[in-house]
Amino acid sequence: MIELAILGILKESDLHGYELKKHLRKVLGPLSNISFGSLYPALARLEREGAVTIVESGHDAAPPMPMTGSLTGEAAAFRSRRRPTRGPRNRKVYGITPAGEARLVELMADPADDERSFGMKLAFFRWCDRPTRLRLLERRRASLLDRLEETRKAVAARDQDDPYVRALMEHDTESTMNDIAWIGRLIARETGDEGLDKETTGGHR
Amino acid sequence: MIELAILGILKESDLHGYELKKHLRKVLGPLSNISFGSLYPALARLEREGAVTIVESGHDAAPPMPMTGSLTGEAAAFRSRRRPTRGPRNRKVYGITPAGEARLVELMADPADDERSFGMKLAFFRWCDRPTRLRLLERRRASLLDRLEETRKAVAARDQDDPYVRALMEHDTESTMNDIAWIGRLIARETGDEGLDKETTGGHR
DNA sequence: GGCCCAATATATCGGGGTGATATATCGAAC
DNA sequence: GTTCGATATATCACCCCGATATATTGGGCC
Repeated sequence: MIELAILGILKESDLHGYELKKHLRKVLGPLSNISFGSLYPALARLEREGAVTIVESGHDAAPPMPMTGSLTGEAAAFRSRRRPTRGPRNRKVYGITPAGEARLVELMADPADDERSFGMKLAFFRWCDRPTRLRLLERRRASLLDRLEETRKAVAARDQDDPYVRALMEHDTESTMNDIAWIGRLIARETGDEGLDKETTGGHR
Repeated sequence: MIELAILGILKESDLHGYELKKHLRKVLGPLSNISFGSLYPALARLEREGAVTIVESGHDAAPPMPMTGSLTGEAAAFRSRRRPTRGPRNRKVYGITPAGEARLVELMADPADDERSFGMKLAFFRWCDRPTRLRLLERRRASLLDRLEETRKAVAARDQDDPYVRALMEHDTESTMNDIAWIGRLIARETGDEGLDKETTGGHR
């Protein structure tokens, strides 16, 4: 779900690919370290679909200066002719379109539940309403409970128990329980705020 | 590192693809749910490389019954002629070769460190010596410490703090610390046993 | 007995992700 | 003035996943 990440970031501000990757790294941190090999094709795909547009293209285009004289256009055209789409500082700044915003909403509702997908969706929770947030949280909790169950069954059914495999499974159980408790807290915060506008819901550590 | 998983499982016993997937699921649990779309190509690759061999092929070969009469061989040959390599119960039982065991050792030493790779290696720790185990554990700990550092910097540097992104990062920090503590315990267990052959190292909970 | 269905079993395909690599410029250090 | 690292985009081979195709065995069911 790299498209979700791109649209979520672009909804905040227009960026070009390189910046986008940096922002992504800052927001999602070690979760989902997107590579250029997937970023650029994804941007091309989204542009083809009309979810994003090139807001600003060409060489050394600065936001606070829309015009710099008649020479600029000519020079840009010349360079464009010389090197069609390649070259440095030939950056393409992308912006999200209304269609892209719709696609973002659609992608947020996607049932995918794995660590990465969930982390991404959570990072962009501010873009969706409380019912959707709760639905995603509940679904994640259900998945984690399934996982817990499965691992526990595997631990119980294990006759030949290798100590390392056992350690792995016990740690997995522990981690999953932590995750479930965390999701529980997020759900509580979400439902607890209902009807309250002031932050009197508790200091929370 | 699907090849590591395959060789690690095959080192225990000869299996065909379908069984292999089931065993893999049992040993690695929710970590690394290998799909057939990667399993069969990987088996073909390993066979080409000479890391595994087909031990037993054909139709309805059962371990406790080596012979069922002269008809069996003829019927099998006939069916073989009719459908070259496809069909049901036309299962191919794979076994690991000496070259495969060497490859397994090599793959265990691989520096890859992510959740999946590390989990797999840990699951097959019984196949390597203590120095290697310690090296892998130390490396994993170093990676987790890096991750912790990075996430903490991101949290500190964050001016515009979205509550969800913050929750994500705080939970990531917490989980990573748990993982580090766990690795620490594994290392302690590994070094604590050093010089002791009897299991007097402590009841361990 | 005959029929359907689930499980067994192998294989391929499209789509997409990753890491490596190529290309090209800018700014700064030396 | 040139080397070097960061900026910037793009492509490539390789691999993984989910879906799908195909085929048989065995068990339930009437």
